[in-house]
Amino acid sequence: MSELQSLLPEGTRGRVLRAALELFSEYGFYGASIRDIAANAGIKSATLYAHYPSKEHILAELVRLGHELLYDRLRQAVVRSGSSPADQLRALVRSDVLAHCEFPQLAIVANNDLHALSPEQAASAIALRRQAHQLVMDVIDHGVKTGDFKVPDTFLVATALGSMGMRVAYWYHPELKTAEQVADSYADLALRMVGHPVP
Amino acid sequence: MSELQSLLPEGTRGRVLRAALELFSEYGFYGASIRDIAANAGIKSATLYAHYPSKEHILAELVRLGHELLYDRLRQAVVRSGSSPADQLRALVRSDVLAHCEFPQLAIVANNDLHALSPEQAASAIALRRQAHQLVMDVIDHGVKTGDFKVPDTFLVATALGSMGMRVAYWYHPELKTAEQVADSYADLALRMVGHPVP
DNA sequence: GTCTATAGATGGATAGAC
DNA sequence: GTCTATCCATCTATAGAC
Repeated sequence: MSELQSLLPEGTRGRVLRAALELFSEYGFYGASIRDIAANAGIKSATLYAHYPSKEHILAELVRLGHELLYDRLRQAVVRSGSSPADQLRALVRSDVLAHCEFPQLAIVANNDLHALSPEQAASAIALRRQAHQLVMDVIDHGVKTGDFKVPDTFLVATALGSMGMRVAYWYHPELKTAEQVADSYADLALRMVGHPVP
Repeated sequence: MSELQSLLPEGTRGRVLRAALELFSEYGFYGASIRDIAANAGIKSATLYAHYPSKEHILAELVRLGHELLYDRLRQAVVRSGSSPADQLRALVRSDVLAHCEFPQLAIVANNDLHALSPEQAASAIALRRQAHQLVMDVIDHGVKTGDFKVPDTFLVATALGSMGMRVAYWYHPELKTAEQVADSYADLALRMVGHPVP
């Protein structure tokens, strides 16, 4: 699978992002200082301003990366999956889980520290989040129409599935369960939640 | 239901806790300053130290309150519920959801800012969290033994249910869905997840 | 681009009067 | 218990040399 490395810019800019990602995910945006980030990236704090105009701009790029990554994965999952609602939902949940297993820090920062961004910078991330939620609801609604699913409240099921996936970033550890195990099990749970028979 | 007011100490101490709860839940522990908290409580920052020896001690009390509240609710739910596994699981999930609807700020602080506590002060909260998780797993395992439930992985189901409940604190709004609606719907989802027929 | 040095603001916490 | 005043550390960000 793709590594975090491939998502980040090369050179110092990428090292700064990685350093900030690590510290933000552990201590939060306000709990990590410019000096901490610079030290973690192997530079002095003043040098950091040759690459980013402010601490908030670093966070903004991480939040953007995280939301774009997740939404891209979900879209691809639906496109590449079969045409049956069950296949589509399974692909969605699996991709959601796997993304959170692969990039837990990115998910944590994108979710926890979104509130530290200005409304303008947070807007696009919030929009992506809403689109992802809508994508899940569309797949569920389609399954209801075809008779594959039986769901009293699509919004609540989609919200529940989003909650399950998001939290994976906080507890996932490959020695506890493999990412594939979690992805498959959560996909089974999703099918049960929409009233679809699961083997 | 019980109000937040009844959980907090009286007088200035309680006002400080409420002020800190509001600010921590919105900006996080490091994003809210002693001066912010004091102003929100209607006192000067120096006065705050007549009631708490440090900012961390305020957080510690909030985190303790949040975890004790939730675990108490879950224990009571099982005790007061019927003897069938389905009734017990339904009661657990309903209590979990309702607690997060009633005290969303407390839940957010208890979960998000736990990492800002010293290991000693975080230990009891982590222990309570584990007990709550174990309680859910015990109920599920019991249902599996009686044949009421069919669950391939108890840990993952309990984790998924915990994730669903925890996230309620972030999105719940009474004008979107009532707490009772969310509680009942999530309880139905839980029964589906454990392979139990739901009306 | 990277550094040293520092400005200017804000942070948690304390001293001492009332 | 609450206040005013303040200490001192740390914060984000900038200036200017190389």
